[in-house]
Amino acid sequence: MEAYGTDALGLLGDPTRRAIVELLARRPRTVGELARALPVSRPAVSQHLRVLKDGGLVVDQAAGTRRIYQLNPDGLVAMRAYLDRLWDDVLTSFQKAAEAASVDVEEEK
Amino acid sequence: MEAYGTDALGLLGDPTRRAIVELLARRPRTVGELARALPVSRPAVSQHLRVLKDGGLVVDQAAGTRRIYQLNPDGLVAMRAYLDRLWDDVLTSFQKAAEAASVDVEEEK
DNA sequence: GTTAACGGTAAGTCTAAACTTACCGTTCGT
DNA sequence: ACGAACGGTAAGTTTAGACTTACCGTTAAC
Repeated sequence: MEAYGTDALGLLGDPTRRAIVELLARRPRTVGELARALPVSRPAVSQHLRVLKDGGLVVDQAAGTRRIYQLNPDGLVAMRAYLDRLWDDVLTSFQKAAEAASVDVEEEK
Repeated sequence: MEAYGTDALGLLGDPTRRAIVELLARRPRTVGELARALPVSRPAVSQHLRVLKDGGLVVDQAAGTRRIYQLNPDGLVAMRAYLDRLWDDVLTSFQKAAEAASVDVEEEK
């Protein structure tokens, strides 16, 4: 099992995928709509959507001959959780550094 | 000028870079320390560090013949801001969808 | 039942970038 | 002053993956 938020973060590495996510954040769209809004072909969009879906960042539903994609809030939550974790580590790291520095000052006296 | 948080997010697309960031989150380290903790060569680490530095995610300082790298909190803040923005869009998107749905219900009567 | 719109998938190409080895400059210790 | 440790950079290789075209199945409209 791979940590969820970490590779979801990796999904946003590609600019086109970021653009898709940003478009879907504003409102759900069909594959064709996305393709028309982007400088790449429709199959390219389909492939990105599959990756995003596998990563848990989007969900889709059939609507006649079309397929409506929208962001999966859980995916965003997972990414934020990952960043929060990093943030926590950084804070405690800084705190330890500060404590060590003050110890040094004490010893200097 | 390119949006700050967005391409910082792109930097975490690479697994090795994510590992470096996670190691630096816990405590500052030298290049050699990072390389020893990772399955890639030291030059590879150097190259990743340059990318991370250009992206504003890490800062470094000379210490004798070594070079100490640590996370730049501003970088994390920027990434979180980006995610918060997406989150905001998703929320308003859902809200609009809910409103539209309730309007539909009204019209059904 | 036929046609058109929509979208997923397969196959192949091509480029970006992650990695290696080799080399060089700098700083410290002795 | 000399050697060793540390780390940045250049050059070259190789792989991942983003993209295209071509094709096929499905649904809906008429």
